[in-house]
Amino acid sequence: MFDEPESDPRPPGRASASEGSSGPKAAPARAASRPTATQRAAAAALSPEPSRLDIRQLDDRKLSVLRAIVQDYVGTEEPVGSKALVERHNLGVSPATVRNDMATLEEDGYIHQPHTSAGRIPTDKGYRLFVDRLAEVKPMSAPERRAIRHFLDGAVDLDDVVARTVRLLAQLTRQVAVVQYPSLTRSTVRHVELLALAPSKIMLVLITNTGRVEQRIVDTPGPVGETTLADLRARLNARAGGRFFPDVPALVEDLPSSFEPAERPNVTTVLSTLFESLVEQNEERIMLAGTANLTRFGHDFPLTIQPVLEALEEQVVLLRLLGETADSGMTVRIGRENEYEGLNSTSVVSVGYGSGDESVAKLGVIGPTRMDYPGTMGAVRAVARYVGQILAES
Amino acid sequence: MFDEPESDPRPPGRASASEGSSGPKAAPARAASRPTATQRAAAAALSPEPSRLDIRQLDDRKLSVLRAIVQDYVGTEEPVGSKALVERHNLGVSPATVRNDMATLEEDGYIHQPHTSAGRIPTDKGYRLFVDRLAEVKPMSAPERRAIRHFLDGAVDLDDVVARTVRLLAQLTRQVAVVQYPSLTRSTVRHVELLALAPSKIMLVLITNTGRVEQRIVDTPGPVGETTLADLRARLNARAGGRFFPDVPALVEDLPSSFEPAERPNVTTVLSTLFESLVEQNEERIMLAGTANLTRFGHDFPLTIQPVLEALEEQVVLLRLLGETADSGMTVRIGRENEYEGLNSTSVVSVGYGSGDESVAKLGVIGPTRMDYPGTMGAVRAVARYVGQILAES
DNA sequence: TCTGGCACTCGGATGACCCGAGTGCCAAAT
DNA sequence: ATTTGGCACTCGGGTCATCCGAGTGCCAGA
Repeated sequence: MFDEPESDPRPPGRASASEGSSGPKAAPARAASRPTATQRAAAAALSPEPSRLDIRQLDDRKLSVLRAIVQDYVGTEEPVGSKALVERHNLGVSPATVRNDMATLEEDGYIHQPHTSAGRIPTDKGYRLFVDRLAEVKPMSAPERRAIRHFLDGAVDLDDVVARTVRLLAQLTRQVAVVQYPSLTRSTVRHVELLALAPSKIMLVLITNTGRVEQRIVDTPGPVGETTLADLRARLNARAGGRFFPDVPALVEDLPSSFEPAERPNVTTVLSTLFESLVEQNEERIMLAGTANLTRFGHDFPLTIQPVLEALEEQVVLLRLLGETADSGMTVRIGRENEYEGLNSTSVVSVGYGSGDESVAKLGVIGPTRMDYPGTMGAVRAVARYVGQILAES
Repeated sequence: MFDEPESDPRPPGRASASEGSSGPKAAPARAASRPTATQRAAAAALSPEPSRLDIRQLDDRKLSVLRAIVQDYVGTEEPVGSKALVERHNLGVSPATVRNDMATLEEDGYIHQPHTSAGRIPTDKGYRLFVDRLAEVKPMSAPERRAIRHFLDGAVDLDDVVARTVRLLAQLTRQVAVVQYPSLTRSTVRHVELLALAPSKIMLVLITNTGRVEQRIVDTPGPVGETTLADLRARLNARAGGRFFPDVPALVEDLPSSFEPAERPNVTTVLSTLFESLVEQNEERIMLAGTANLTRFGHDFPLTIQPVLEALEEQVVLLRLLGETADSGMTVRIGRENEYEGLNSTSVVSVGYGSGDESVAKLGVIGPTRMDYPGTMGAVRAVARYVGQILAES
């Protein structure tokens, strides 16, 4: 599958990852209110500014060569040489010229030669440049969009939505997909319920506006009367209902004092359990799919895949991974740009999604650095949008 | 490729290895294969009915040789030859003798030679014999038991229990672990709760005696009054409380008729959602860990691992897998004995666990056929017991 | 029934060899 | 100054021949 011919000799200096304006580094601060169709591959601000000096200005053709190398390599999974390049993409120059360009690109660290007499492979830095300036997010085709919609529309449940989303994303990108449940921290309280399971055992149920349900068991120091429970429930809902979860502690802090002294320890215990549930570590939930796609990773297989599988087993790692996603716009982290060492040979494409303009959680995919960035980004973006819509509808 | 002495597509044999009751060498004649209450649908699987004739009586030494082969192969992962065998295990005979025995074993299909001049490797059938008659479940050491207990004791939650269990099991066996949540079908109702989320949107929460909590959203045909809700809640709990879930439908069937005609459709809807939750497909939940251990599978790596990863992604497959576990006693399915084709090169060791003597769910591990059966079985059994205890305590 | 001896097999490791894709560089052409 | 054709060079990977030894099967003798 090769994409459109892309005869696209863009004038120097123009950023191309999107309709972005000024330069390769887009303005970082962005009014969060308009996350319209203009999401972009946000350049991860990893590249240290100082090194900018040693980057000589690459002319158009060199960039085209890099783009061609990336495209070919992603397609064939094999180092690409000058001759093949000239043939497959009709750059109007001779192989020798391309070789010169390649030499420059290699000097600047965008590509790399596995063996002296082999073709070139993009480096992380090369992919970075490709993503930032040479590629456009590839929009989903109409049938694809229809399929997405169709697939997601059947969901009955938040669990179901998340499950479907993650599977869909894995299938669409043929990579490992990760979807985070809507974070409590960014949701509002729809309802708080307290159930007496036993005299001094209470179940605390939190329901969010995004449809998420969390429950905790609370062992209270003493037995809790039915009236106390009803009372507490009523007051909790009165004060916290409709509010954002992070605001809840402040809003209900003084509740214990309004109860009989005998009941206060119980109330306090319930509340502190409630607060605990809001701590990031406890509140985040993640779903994963597509691990089988790891087998398509490459030839040097076992070595690469092992740390990745390990990473995927660690919720914490995944959470941190998604946590690094920019609040608006798509984030692409390539190879070594990933904090977690085990993922140093993978790239992560992630984006926030939400019912309105606020993002309530993140989702993304993890694949080999050698991935189809435009396609992956397109899929991730599209899925995120649809999930947002679904969430908004319910 | 015309090896495969296995002329024997016998129905995949399930066999449960019961405790140590049978010594290394046991009476060949085992009572009927009727799944009697006493565990032991077992070794019946050994006898492919018609071909029973060609199984000559294996004397003790041949069995010892087979055992030695299995042990060595599991240890070294390399075909084992006659000389090495004699050296490492002090069978008091010469290599030549062992070779003769090996020839017999191979004829009978217990072992197999990858190449003419290579050592022997156990076949599925060989492992089967080993598990059924040559191995004893290896009990956990005292420190191991302490570690298990310690690790599981910290759990606060059913989710937590399951999560810890699955991780523990994966770590202990260094394989992929699967733990099923206590099945609703085998639990009793501790509490049923109904929450009004909106006028005609109700959340149904089921809490079991095993600490499991399930919730469903119910969209009722019309708005439901608070009194109706309270009423329904009270009656549901009165009738169903303490009863086994499967009995619930019959117990509450007539409830709608006791409500105002206007409310009946709502009540019916709630009840049918309740019933739906009890259907196997919906009610079963599974947790997985240790996929990274798949990388230790073998050399012919990618090919073997891919279908396994695919299987692990399919809840349905896993459920069916665990579903095949005998109700009491440990089940070991070796290689081709597994229904699911993708797991044809793996073995599954599974067992039921429960708070009392009844098993409420299953757990197990999935690993290469070449696994340490006694150790794995020991770990699985031990973990299952402790989880049972933990469940009983809470 | 076991054992020692012996011829035989073959997988896998080693090394020589060649091929060709791909490079870097240079001098000529534009 | 840039591009191009030419050319010598590199080196990974495939092929082939060779060798080694672990392991076997078989047989005759204990």
